Amino acid sequence: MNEAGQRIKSFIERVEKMAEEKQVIMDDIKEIYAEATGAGFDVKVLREIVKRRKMGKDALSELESLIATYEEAIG
Amino acid sequence: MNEAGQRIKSFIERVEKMAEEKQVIMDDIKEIYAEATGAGFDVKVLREIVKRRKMGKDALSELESLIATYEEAIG
Amino acid sequence: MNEAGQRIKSFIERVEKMAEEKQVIMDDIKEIYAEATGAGFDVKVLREIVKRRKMGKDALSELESLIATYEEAIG
Amino acid sequence: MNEAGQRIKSFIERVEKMAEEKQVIMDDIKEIYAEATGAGFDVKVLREIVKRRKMGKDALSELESLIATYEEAIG
DNA sequence: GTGGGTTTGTGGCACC
DNA sequence: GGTGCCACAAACCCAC
Repeated sequence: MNEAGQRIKSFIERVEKMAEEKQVIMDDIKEIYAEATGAGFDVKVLREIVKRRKMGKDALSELESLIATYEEAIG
Repeated sequence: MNEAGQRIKSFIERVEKMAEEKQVIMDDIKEIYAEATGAGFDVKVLREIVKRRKMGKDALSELESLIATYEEAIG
Repeated sequence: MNEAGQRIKSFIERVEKMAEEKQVIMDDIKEIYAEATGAGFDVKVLREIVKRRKMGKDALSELESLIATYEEAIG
Repeated sequence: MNEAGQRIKSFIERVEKMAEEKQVIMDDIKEIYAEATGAGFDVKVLREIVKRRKMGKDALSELESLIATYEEAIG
């Protein structure tokens, strides 16, 4: 295999390794939510909270404000 | 904070932690592709190769699954 | 082709026809949002409004209420 | 209601109308599969067949796309 | 601004 | 009847 081929191989294998790790984490997250379900919590609500926390308070209120504006415009 | 609240908090923080790790990995992958681009390779093609290799690996379990499906259909 | 085969063929072709129509509609929706973007509106907000209207007022307030409950529990 | 409000309303109602039609089609598809089940066929297998046939059709454009990708990579 | 690809969320489905 | 799983569809994001 020539040099270029080796480099390509290297890039691909590094990506594949990362992708595997990512998959493991995704599975972990699913597992946590499964636990939460088992403990009687509502996953949909939990997801929404995580989403909102990630968005940040300012961005959230801004979005809500826009929604309110549009809804008012509609009447 | 009551007990339920603590459990909710725990679930959410665990998810958030996992999500962060995932994001790091996703960034790493992007970085690898950026390197590849810098080295003169075509990212689109590399992604396609990764995809095909994954499909190859997945094909096995897919095959198993399909066999099961058909056997079920017959039986 | 035997009778069973004909029936299977019929089922499949009916499904495929429906699937095509569905795809057309999905494309139409995308187009409408593209128009809205062109008219200077925020698609994300529009989508959120559509979603909320679909959910219905009661379900929406119930969800919000649950989210509030969880968030309060977290503190 | 001002003009902007009217336009927003129009966009949203058009989307909602499309969404309803889409839902009808999705229900129709479900119904067809329900019929097939009643006729003694295995829905899972039927879905798989539809999927494969679609893949077959898509494969053409996919192939074109891949050729383009590689040509681009070479060129 | 548009399109493609990826990721996330929802719903059906089979199994228990 | 409920629960976990899987596949489809929606949303998001980046690159062009």
